[in-house]
Amino acid sequence: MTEQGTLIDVAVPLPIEGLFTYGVPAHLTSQIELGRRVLVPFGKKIRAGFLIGLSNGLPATLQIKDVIDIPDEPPYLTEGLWRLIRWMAEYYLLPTGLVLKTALPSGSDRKSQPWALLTPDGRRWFGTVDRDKGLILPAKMLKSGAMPKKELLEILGHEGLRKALDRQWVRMEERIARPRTSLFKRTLHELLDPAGVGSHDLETPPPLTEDQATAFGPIREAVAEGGYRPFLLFGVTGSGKTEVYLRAIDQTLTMGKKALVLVPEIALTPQLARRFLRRLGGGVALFHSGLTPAQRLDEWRRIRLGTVRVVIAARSGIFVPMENLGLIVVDEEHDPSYKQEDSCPYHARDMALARAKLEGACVILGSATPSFESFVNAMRGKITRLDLRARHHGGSLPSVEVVDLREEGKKTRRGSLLTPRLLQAVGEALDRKEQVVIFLNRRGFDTFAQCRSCGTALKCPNCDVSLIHHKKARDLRCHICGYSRMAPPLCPSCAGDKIFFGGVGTQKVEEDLVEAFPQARVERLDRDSTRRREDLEAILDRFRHREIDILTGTQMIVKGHDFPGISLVGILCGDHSLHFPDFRASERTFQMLTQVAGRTGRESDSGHVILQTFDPDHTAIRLASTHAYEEFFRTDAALREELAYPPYGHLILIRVEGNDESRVEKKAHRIATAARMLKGDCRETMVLGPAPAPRRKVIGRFRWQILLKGTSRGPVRNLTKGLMAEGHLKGHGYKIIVDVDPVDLM
DNA sequence: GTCGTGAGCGAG
DNA sequence: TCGCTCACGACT
Repeated sequence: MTEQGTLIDVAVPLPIEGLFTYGVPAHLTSQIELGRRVLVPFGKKIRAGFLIGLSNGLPATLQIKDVIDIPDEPPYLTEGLWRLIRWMAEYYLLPTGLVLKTALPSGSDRKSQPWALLTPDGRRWFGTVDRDKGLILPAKMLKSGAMPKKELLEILGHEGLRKALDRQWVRMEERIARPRTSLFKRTLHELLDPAGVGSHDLETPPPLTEDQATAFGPIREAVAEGGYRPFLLFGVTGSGKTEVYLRAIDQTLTMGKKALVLVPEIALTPQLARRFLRRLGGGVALFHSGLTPAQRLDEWRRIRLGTVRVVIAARSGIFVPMENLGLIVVDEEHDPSYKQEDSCPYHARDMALARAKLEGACVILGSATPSFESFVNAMRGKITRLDLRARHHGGSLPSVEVVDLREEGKKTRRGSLLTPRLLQAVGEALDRKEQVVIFLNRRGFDTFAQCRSCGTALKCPNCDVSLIHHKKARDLRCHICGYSRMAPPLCPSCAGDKIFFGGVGTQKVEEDLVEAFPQARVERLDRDSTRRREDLEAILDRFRHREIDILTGTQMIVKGHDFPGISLVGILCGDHSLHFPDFRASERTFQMLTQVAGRTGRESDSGHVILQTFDPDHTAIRLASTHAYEEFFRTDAALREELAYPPYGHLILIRVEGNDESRVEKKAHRIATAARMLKGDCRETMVLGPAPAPRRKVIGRFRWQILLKGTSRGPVRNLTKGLMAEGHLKGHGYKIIVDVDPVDLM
């Protein structure tokens, strides 16, 4: 117990709210520094906490314990990062400790384990004839005098261990492994570039196009001036957004500041990394899921020590401990992989805006198909919009030919999605020795009901999302509000009797392609064919070197890969993703189609896209085929505004998960009831549900959810806070996730 | 997250 | 009446 020593505030990386105050013994006071890891007694255990400031003390009634150690290692957190963590906890209604745990690299959390120590009594009895029958301590115990409780328990069993403790031959003690500063110095940077790119052989920046120069102007000024300035870089596919980022980074470095670049997970390939390294040279760190925990920790420390000037990272890179940040780039800002969906949900794009504001930095959000959230922010003047309208190689946007599957489908072999028109175009491209991409958006696990004759998909009257067919119950249900109806025998729109439920997989497509073009080299790229990161790289490399003629697959094909040889892109069923029970289905589809189409015609010739669809008149399809983002936005955003969906309304999703569905369901009902009580007759908020999540069962866990919707942010947040305050959002036998601004309602 | 406590209930 | 399981809340 410290009498008058220094007191510090410590955050503990556990899903709990609040800070803890500890005393610092005199011999450790010189180690006091923001962000340092401290080993503290916490409950029965000793564990790692993080020093986040000096404490003003506590009410005298509380007993303050002393810090056990402050290991000699670089601090983890910066002040800016700690402020971001607190902002995130407040905004996303999450416990600070949980956010801290999420932010830190794995392995920074530590916890003591119980050890059994040999007592003098135990030593005395060792080896002598056991008078009390049958209790023999292992020899290892005598040698080292201690062993983990777990090991001893395995040898003695519960009974034996109890006897040993009763006779005081052993006693228990909590022991924590002393942190070892990682000496792992081989970073991915060096792996990619073993020789090291010296500043002498850096690539010279190409001259900017007129568009690029116009867009870069305001960014350069803002970076030079310093302070928070957000930009939306709205550039068509192939317009050279990366060059603008690179110039902005150069400018940031010139100002003596640092830059953070966020890219979607899938795009973090060596290809992109190499381009940055060639231009920026040393001081670049890559931070992504491909690193081992040791490498991650090492990179974290390298960044923390300030030797890194630029970090390129996926989603979780928003938490890198950089100081003196001048710029944050969020490439492909619309990409859903920026949204974390687990027990600590957050959106890295929104976090980037928050962090830039907190640290006084510029932000560039880049996309060819901005998220509605960002586009609305730009329209409201919260973000400065900059446009890149021309493709940087002078080519024009690809021509898109819409093929009506209702007509063309009749001429197609049953069970196949390769229409005669598509087969013909593929054949022609192959004859010209050009490469082809065939894209199938089959994230399909659910089946929607759609009329084969008129393309109508059955929708929920309350939520305007597609109804999902339930095979067992033989009915159609809304996975948002719980509405259900029987599957109609005839299409309600055209009275046709060809309502179908289901989809086609990439594997089947690959087989069909091989059969149709036996001389072509066909490869499939999806999650199943690329279990390992290297598989993906290998396939993409072979495609780049033209060792593959036709590449078929899912969204994996779409993102961040540049292949100059593609002259034809076939989209097998453009409207597939339209029928997800999600208000963003239309936006997603438009983005997807635009991004897929953008894979072709990146050099001088413009490329061709064949877009097959059951619903050629749908705005997402029609307007994607003419590259009319703004018109699409106006049409679709109007619908959102009417239904108070984001970005015009605010959502908080409460999801209950657990192994026992009846318990989960009951809890979800109790929460919804409590929410309706709490809401009273407040007309600004709505409580939707409870309903089973569209993916009702994931890895054996059942999921039910309640959606809170409001026309403004405050009331929805207050309702959720009210539920928390009354203790409705915790419990045993299930897990409750509160997701502020949910992206995936599935 | 993890541990200790106290209520509630079944076997003896 | 003992002892087990389960729910709950504290952890500085």
